Amino acid sequence: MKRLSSSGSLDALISICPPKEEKNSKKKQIYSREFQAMLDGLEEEDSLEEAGQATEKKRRLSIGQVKALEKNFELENKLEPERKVKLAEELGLQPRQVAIWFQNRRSRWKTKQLEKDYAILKANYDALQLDYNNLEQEKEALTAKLIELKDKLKEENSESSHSIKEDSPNFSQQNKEHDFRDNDDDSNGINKEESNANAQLLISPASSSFQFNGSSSSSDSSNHHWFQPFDSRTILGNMYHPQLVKVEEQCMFTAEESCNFFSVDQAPTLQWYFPGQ
DNA sequence: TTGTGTTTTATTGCCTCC
DNA sequence: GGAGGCAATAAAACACAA
Repeated sequence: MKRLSSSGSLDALISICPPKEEKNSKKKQIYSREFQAMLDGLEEEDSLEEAGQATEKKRRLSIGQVKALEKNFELENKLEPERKVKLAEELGLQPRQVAIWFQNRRSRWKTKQLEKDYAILKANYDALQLDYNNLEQEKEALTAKLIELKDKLKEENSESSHSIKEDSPNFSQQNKEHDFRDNDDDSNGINKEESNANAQLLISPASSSFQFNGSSSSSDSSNHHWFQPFDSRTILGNMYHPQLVKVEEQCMFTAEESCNFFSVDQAPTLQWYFPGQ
């Protein structure tokens, strides 16, 4: 026993003796089991006589006592001296037992709390990991698409510069007009193509990450305007894919035009197409 | 019944606060 | 320096499979 407090000195003294005797009796187990049991029995009788009371074997608290202690612990997990004495009297325990119970209870509570905190941290970590993986996939897909489109633009530029040399100086304008007539009776044909081209550029096979972290794309819109149409890219991909092939074939944007197209202050959100969103 | 793992009660030593 | 808290640990009590 480390200290004898003024309030608990007696019960502390009482609780000192039995454990030490138990320890000694364990160390003395050099005889046969039966003989040892007999010796232990004699020792117990001796200590009974010495103490003049029932042996203080380690006993579990009753359900009622534990319930009352739990209730008090919920109210306040630390124990003022007056409360300790009062509680001990109410439950028929030594104040020291109450103090020990609170100490052990605090320890258990702390362990549980650590486990909870760990579970929360792990869940957050896993979510972040998933998010990161999705973004990585997204990035790879976009990079591949970008390379593909750059190559296509190069090809088309070289082809058009070839034909400009061969044909009349008005070829480009005439050709564009011809395309518009062929493509569509709709007077908004070019707008549609722009939308489609826009959608095609931004379509990605990995589509889940923005739902997961949707704010990232919109909050960064001042820096990355071209990200915004992603919100609906999956559906766009399904709906417009056949036409997009056509757009790719007929796309006559130069590199500069493409850059201008993507650097508008506010990119189209395509909400006109998804009224519910 | 017994071996083994878990929970609960209690002790010990160290530390901080007043 | 005493009182009380905490971490580490011991040991008894308990649960449970084999």
